[in-house]
Amino acid sequence: MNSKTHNHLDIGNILSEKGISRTNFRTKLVNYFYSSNKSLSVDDILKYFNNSINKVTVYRSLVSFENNGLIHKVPDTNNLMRYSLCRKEECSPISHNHNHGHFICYSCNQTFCLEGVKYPEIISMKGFYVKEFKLTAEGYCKECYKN
Amino acid sequence: MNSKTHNHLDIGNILSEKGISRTNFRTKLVNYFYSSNKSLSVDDILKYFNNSINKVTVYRSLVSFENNGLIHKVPDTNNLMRYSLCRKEECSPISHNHNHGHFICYSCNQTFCLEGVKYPEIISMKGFYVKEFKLTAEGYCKECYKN
DNA sequence: GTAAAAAACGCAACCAAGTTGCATTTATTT
DNA sequence: AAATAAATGCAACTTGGTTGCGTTTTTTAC
Repeated sequence: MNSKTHNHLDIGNILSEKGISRTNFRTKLVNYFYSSNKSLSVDDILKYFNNSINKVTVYRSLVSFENNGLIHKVPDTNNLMRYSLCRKEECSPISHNHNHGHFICYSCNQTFCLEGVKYPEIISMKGFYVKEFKLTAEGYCKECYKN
Repeated sequence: MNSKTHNHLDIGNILSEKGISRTNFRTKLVNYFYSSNKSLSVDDILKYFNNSINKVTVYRSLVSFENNGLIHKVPDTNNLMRYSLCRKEECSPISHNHNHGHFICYSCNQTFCLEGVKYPEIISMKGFYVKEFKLTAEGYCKECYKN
């Protein structure tokens, strides 16, 4: 099994491994992230759970997931926050490494990480001391552009 | 006089030239944009006018300025909107051309256009059909980093 | 210059996204 | 199993922004 696929048993352990409380809801939520394999908004999550879960709980779970290196924020077109699974190589409970750009497809709404585009190579040479960085491109991905 | 500097009389005419109603407030607002020479948030504007102007008026003025090619939106990393003057060569009432990045300084709050960083050279080769492009970096500019 | 038409303004009320405090329930630790 | 720690739900709140509508100001047309 590689670093990006997890079977059912495996996912159950992720929370414990990352030091996140293994509650009913959080287990289902991490499963949702792994099964959908795209970036999720709070709204996506509330709908998925048929509003049976309180939004406060959702927000706090996302914060916890983020702080423990499980997910990271991904901007979307409407200044709304979305969250994506971290890739194992990039993130840990101690540090995130998401200073790359994102591409959001208007049609399928998926978010793609532009791994090759990192800020240091873009801006550092210009004499700015960069603390935060956000690059978002929007349009149509290969698949959707075809159709 | 070049395309980037405007004297007092000149600024007064900008609104009429662009087809924007020349009200008391809008005249002062466009002057504020030219005199401060940085990106402004709605909050900046309200404070500048000591909350003597209604926020609804501010929002509607900004929409009007944007629609008439006078200013354009500059996102910051907190999903808050800022607005910057357009450069004469780039924008018209009909079309905006702001597909370059921006750098916002935490200290002096100025916005720098990263002219050399345009989206085609960054992303086009990756097979995405890009319609919108936003790059924002925040940190400290050369001047402020020194101090 | 004045009247009619159009646009801007201010107010109040609203909306959506996200946050906070606190009491209760559920996990985790020992 | 008890003590401790963390997660949950509720209500209330905050921030950024929008809408409808009646009044005022600006622009247009004569």
